[in-house]
Amino acid sequence: MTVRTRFAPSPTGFLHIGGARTALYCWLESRRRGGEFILRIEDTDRERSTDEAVQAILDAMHWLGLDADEGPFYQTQRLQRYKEVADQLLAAGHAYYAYESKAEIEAMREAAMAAGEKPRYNGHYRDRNEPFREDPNRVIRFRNPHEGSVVFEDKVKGRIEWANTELDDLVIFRSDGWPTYNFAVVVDDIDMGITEVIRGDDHVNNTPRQINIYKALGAPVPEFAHLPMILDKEGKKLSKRTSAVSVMDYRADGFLPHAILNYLVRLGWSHGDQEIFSREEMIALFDIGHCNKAASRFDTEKLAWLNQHYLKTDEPQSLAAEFEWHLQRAGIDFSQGPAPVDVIVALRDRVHTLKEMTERAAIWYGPITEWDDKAVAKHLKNDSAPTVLEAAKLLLAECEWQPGPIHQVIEQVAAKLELGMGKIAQPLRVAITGTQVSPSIDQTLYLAGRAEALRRIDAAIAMARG
RNA sequence: GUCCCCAUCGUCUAGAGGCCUAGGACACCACCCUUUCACGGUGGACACCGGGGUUCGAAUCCCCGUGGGGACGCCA
Repeated sequence: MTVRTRFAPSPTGFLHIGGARTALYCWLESRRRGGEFILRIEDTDRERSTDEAVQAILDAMHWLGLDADEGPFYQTQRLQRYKEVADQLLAAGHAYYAYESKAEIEAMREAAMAAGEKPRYNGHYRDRNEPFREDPNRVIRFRNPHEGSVVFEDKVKGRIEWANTELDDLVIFRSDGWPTYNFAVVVDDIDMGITEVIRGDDHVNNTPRQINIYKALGAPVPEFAHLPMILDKEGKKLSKRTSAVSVMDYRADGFLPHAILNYLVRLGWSHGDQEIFSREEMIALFDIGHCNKAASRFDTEKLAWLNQHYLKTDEPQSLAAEFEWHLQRAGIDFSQGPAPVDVIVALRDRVHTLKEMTERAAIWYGPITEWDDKAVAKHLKNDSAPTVLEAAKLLLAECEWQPGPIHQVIEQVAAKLELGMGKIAQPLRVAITGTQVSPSIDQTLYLAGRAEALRRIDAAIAMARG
């Protein structure tokens, strides 16, 4: 049988990092086993679902490169089917109409709590055979078995057993005429032939209820794998308050999609000591059965390290499009000035993110906006600086404008003036960048372009003398 | 409150009873390299939650405790 997995987000917000990991694991598991990956939008909550959220999720999935073989399917387009299956359950006596108001349910819950019990539906209409009637409170409830227990072998958690006495008769159709999650998800997973349900472990206690519905429907029960949560740095639930949670926020912060994927694949899963995984390696090696059971914390520092790793090792050309996205976003016009690829080469092992790279790149795409006082005082306002700059200017006006020849010029100046490289490079660095930090001086000059470099050196000579 | 799950360096993790004086990676510290900042290299510090068993032998198996998380919705 072909393996079929699905990612089924509800469009009530952006794709967050935990969802991205779930999607990745579903995608990987299907890819490795030559199966199919399905995308389904669970939008039965008409109050909170939005089209913008749907689009945001689709965009993020695309940016990450997690392509679906089928879908996106929308639950809102399947209402007829849910009704059909609910009727089937009703007819078979596996479901019944109930007419309590929300207030009554609430009171029931409080009473149970007060008695030290689990807040549950008391089954008032369960055996009443109440017929269908128009009523604003009418819902359909699933008749959950009272005896025995539900046992399932979770692929990450192991064997889980749940006594049926712990379960109550859950609502499967709301009074607003829409199915509830626990029902729609089962109908969909059956109809779509899902063989592996991979999701967050906040769903474990829904699983026994869902298995009972599968059984009532006479459908084969799929395999389940519940992934532990991702916590924030403090070990708390990830929230917008404390950290970036949206995948697209990570894009804005300058992270690469495959760095995020690599980070996520190692968060809860491992393959010996290996840290770096190409897309192909992930697909070949990933195994949902070898995931960690415990929750893990999101560590931005390690993500940053991976991001830099890919910045350093990827083909610069392959990074250009994403870098240009950042330049554009920062309002930097790169139609003039150095080729973005050259900037990438100069900066890639000095930064952790493309955002940082963008900030540092600004100096080659526009005038120096800020002079570092200390840098000026130390490297421009000294005895040798004017001489050094004059000498360099002369040779730079003539040499071939490439990093190699520029480097030779610097060495010539150092030899002629009998000064150390530091005495030559630093004044030039301040002249070109206004700071004492930049890539190697030949790169820094090269990227500025000859005309602009000479202009900035002139300005620096004036400052040095003034 | 009730039910379910989890527990190795600060963090991600290796570990399937002897291979463990517990390995790797991030972060941290020191040194080397060096025209700045980085990159890189070398080295260092750092962990089996506690208590009982089982066993010749336990980080690994069992029980209890503690701690953490999840759920208990006409949300998903």
